Amino acid sequence: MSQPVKESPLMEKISSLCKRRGFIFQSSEIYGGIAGFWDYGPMGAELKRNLRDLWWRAMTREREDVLGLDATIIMHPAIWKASGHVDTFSDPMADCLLTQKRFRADHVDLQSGMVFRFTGASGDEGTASAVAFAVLVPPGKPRESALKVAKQFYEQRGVKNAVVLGGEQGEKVENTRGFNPENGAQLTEPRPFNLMFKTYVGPTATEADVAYLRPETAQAIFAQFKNVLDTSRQKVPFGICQIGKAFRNEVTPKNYTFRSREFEQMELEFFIKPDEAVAAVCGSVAEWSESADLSVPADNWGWEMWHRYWVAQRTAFYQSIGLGADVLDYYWQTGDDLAHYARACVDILFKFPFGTEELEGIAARGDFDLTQHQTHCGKPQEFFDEELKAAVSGWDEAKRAEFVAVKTAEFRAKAEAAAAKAKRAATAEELAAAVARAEHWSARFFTGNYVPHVIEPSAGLDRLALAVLCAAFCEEDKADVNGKVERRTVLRFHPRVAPVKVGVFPLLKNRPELVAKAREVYAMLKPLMNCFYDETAAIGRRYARQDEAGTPFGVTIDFETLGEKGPELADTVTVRERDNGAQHRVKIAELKGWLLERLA
RNA sequence: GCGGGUGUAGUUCAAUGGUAGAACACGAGCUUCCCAAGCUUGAUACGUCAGUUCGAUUCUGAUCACCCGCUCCA
Repeated sequence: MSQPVKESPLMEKISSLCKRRGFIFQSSEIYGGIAGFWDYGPMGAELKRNLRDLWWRAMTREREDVLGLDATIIMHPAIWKASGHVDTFSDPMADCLLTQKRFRADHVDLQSGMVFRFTGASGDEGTASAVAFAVLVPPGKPRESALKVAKQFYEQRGVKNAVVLGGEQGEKVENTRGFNPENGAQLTEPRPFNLMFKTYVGPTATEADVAYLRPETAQAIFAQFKNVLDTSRQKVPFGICQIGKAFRNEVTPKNYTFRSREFEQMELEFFIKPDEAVAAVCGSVAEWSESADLSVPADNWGWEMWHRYWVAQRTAFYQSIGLGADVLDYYWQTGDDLAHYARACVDILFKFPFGTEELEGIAARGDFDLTQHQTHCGKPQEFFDEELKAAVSGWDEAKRAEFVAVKTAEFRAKAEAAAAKAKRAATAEELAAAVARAEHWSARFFTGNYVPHVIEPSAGLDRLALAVLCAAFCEEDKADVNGKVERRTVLRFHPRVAPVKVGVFPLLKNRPELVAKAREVYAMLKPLMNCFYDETAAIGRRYARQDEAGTPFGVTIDFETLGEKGPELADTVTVRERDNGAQHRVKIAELKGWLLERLA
């Protein structure tokens, strides 16, 4: 899926343009910067705001079935315990001292054998090292193989033709994770690697006061699911969306703003009926096929149709802001990529200059998240479905027993699969717990209650802004009036996302009538759209400046406007299009409508 | 976190152990009837901190940041 480009001078051009034109600055630049943090300048702030507003409009304002939420960044730490972030975001990591390869310290295979500990090495030309190093040799292998690895280690550190010191006697060790299974070289001490930013709430700053900056916005939606459900008169299926900052202490922020430590997410959790409920109410669940109509949701849609629907919706959104099929790609996660709770996940990828990388993930997460919170907080996170209750009330004992049996088999299989992943068999307790869960699940189901399943389109706003910038970036060579070829840079933003919509220029600035008229037009347009007034330099230069800023239209007040070229042209202006230089004469009275039509 | 590379005006690049220069961009003025024209003029830089030195942007070290590769990445 990823196709790395060797060097990316294009990316450098884009980042220097972003700085030059006030799109993106390094955070805290005057103090030398801070890795993984970026600021948006005046143009970038407008661009981002446009993208944010367009997403919000498409996701909630234009829909009946999605509501907005604006939750805090710091939440109860138990949320991150329930979501799994506390455990999986704080992996201890260890590096191989020889190859620098990194391991999850708790995932290194257990090994036994003889450990040889070396105290250093001396070599030719007075080179030496006093760094301690150890090698594990599997049972039966000679000491020489340890010496070989150690020699390599010391020679890497500049000891020429190293003679290894110490390690005459091996020491028997069992079940250690301290050595690289591939070459026996010693690993560094495990270091905790918590990707969540930690802080303290309240004045005492003890371990009891630890809180985290959210590493994703999604959990707030799950945590407020019940409140939204209870106060909004919505029925499943419906969604809750949110835009906001999230924080991850990334090991390596890279590719400009693509992987940052502070970033903005736009997430939707769309809650749907479990397939069992759809089947009970509608008789069957719609099957997805290539020819399926995804335009209007239907009652008999199960998770798969909903998942496909959201992929189509999101694709249409990208299309609407100028990111078409030519710059997008899709990656359907399978098997091992897929998180254990996910049923399916599609990444929508954008062809960045540095490779094709994820813009948005659309996951079918089952009922994992709400179930986790239900378990941890002890409060039901269920939806009571009248239709389901009515549908199952007619079921006889045999049908119910059959349902419970199917559910039980499913829960048992899940428990076994989880155990298999940890390379062991499921215990009797685990299987009994699975059966109990299946019975409870079924019992709730027969009363019309279930924990909704969820489809999660999760997009990165900063990534989207970067993608839009990359897609818009365009250089063309053009000869000027003297025939000198000059390279012009144009940001071909879709008018919807362009930070500045229109530039207003008097043709000449030393003609007060032109300037006065231009100020008038500017004042007229300013309340309706972001405009920019410019009277300095030649008109061509002003056009070029706006091209580089991605402004789609330029309005020039000229002598025709003043009626000097005949009364029929009085009070008309020249409107110039950024992408092809085409000029139109538009009456000032019709200018607002003309522009708004093209910006919509 | 590891390995390699790079840090000089806003940008792209020079030069230099002793006063740092250009192009473009930017500001002001003049000029200019449609695509970076011209003239005058102005402001702006050695990432940071140490060390060596009479003197460091230059040499050394550390640090910070960026880029590439690993690693990581719900």
